[in-house]
Amino acid sequence: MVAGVRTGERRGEIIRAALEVIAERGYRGATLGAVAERVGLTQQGLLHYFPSKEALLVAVLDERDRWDTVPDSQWRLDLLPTLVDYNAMRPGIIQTFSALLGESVTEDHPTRDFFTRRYATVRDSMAGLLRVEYGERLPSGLTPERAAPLVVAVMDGLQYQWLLAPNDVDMSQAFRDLLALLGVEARHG
Amino acid sequence: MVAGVRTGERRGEIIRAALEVIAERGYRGATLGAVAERVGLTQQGLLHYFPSKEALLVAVLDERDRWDTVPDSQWRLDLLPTLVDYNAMRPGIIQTFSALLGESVTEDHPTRDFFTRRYATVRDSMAGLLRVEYGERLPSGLTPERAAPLVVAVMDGLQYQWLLAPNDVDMSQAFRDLLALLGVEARHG
DNA sequence: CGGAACCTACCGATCTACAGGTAGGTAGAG
DNA sequence: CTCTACCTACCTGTAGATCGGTAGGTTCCG
Repeated sequence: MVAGVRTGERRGEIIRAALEVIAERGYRGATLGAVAERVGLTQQGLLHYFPSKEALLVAVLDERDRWDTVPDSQWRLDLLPTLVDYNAMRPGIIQTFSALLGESVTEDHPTRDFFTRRYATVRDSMAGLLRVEYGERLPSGLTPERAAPLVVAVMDGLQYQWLLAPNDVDMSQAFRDLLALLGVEARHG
Repeated sequence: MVAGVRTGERRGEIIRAALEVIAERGYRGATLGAVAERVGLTQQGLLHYFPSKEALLVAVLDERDRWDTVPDSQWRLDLLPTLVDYNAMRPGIIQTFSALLGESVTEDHPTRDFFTRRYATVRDSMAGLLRVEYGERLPSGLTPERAAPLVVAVMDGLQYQWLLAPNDVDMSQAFRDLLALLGVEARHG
């Protein structure tokens, strides 16, 4: 099955195109035709690779999961601002997931479970990260469990403000401000 | 024009219904038929009151604007946690605007301008509020301008986490934690 | 080597559904 | 008689999905 390689590449292209289209239109607003066009296929051709729109979405989410599932052991607190800066250079990615997050709170949305699980684990690893570094109390006095949702909330909330007004909002600075408030100083390298 | 009164009431009902439907499906996912059904009309009956779907959306946003545009002079910092608590009791409203916010970052979305303006003014009044109370430096050392986006971000970010997992996230506590970090103590009544 | 059997990668035509919007009407209040 | 408040009927567009191809391999057998 030599064709398998090519198939994989093609699927990859399609997933990347889908990411773009979802960034521009959200999931509900994205059409298979638009995704197909971007990779030079017809809608039906695309459905050869993914049997349904939802299957394509799942593939997109899986890809993301693989991408940013870094083993906890490799994470370090002082890398967080770097992550924010890194994201700021890829508005497409942020926009895709901000759009999907917004949609995910609506009924029966296929991404709802994904985000619910995702946030649960993200809060957990964040709390774990903080605990490893500081123990039961951060310098600010908060427990890791109570700081974690704040850190996550700030990242998400800033993204929306930044997407709407990139020139008015300095994500990077604001995020480092929060870390400073928590007493979690980023020793920048 | 006595009928004007009834018309106004009807419009109000429709707007409330639209708010619900948007909460459940987002704007793109919401259909005029679903809104109409909720108030016992046909889709065309609804179009008698609002000439288009977008006109209805605008009405929803206007309503919201009127609702929570409180003169700055009446705002007080220690009311913020109350606002958060109050919102927590009305998941529908939060969900409507979280869904719309998510969609608003997509291309050509009719709510984009609304949210862009809204965040600009919200950040401004927040900064103003903090300045009135604390001057150029909050107890934590941050300037009002740098604290404002953080406060706003936390409110929004928490809402998403809370909508996805109401039992795992204590919006109210987390928000007060942030205020405490800023050195903005809420003197609760 | 020749060829039947089968697979991959598509495309065209078409079905179904539903959504937004229009046109034109009717019923009741004043 | 007119205005408001609707409704029925309908048009148009679009989106996801299915069906049935076709063109180009690959496999395996005799």
